[in-house]
Amino acid sequence: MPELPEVETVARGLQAVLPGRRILEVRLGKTDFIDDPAALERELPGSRVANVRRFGKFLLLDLENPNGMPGPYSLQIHLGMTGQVVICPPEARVPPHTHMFLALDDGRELRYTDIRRFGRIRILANGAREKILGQQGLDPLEASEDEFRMAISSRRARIKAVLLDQHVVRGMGNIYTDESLWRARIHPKRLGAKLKDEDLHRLFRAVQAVLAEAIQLRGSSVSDYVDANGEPGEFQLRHRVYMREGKKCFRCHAIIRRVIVAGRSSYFCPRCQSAPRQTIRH
DNA sequence: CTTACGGCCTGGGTGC
DNA sequence: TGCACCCAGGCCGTAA
Repeated sequence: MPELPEVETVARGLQAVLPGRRILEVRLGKTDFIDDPAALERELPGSRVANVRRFGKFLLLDLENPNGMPGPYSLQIHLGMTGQVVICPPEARVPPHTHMFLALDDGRELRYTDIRRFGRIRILANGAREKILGQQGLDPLEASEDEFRMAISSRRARIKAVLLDQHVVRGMGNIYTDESLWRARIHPKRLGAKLKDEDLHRLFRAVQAVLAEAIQLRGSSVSDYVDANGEPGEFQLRHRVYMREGKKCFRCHAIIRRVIVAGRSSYFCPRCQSAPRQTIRH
């Protein structure tokens, strides 16, 4: 499932080939996950890709079109659970559930494939773009430790929910929250506001280390994730807790458990990550 | 303001 | 072999 490291990997792959390319033609399949399909068909043909970047879990293609929309604008792609963006020759086999084709001026094609259509695509015009992006929380790889501590410690929700909230920290999903909490030895049900300074210090370091290592290994491929070249990542081989219920903790050999926190399966070591004493109110 | 939760969507796995 | 069922989870809308 695409989280920060996976989106970063896709963005780097696209950045290597897309800048300078012009979009010639747009073809769409199902459009129920596209905010304004007509806007894509209107604004994309003739536009040139200036830059590709990641913002949280968003993939942003910054575009220019002297004859179309004035000023810079972006194509925003959120991969959801099963979204894939791949550059390929037009004669390549079209996988099922491929719903957007962008014909490029080098003869290749950008394709968006999304089995579950949890992804989202829209055009962000200049004004709206800064507003939308401004609503996102801090980037865990760019934030200072002080910024991170302040963002977390002002939240009374459980730390798992806090890390998953894109308005607090942008880019973390279920895999990397569990992996980070395990590394920092923090139970997912502890409350953000109740974490001690030393907890927050370990958590900050753990988040940065986990994300950096995952980017180095080009992300985690557990279901459908592939990069812009269609290649899977390898960080799933380094998962310490995610999807390891009933297996032994790599640190202390206790049995990894799974609980539902924030509506999500949460894997943790009951010995390394001790449960909070306080009762969760309902 | 904050936090919690249901529903969206498809394929893979399970149990009978 | 087939089929009903459940689960995965990012995010949005709604409710408290």
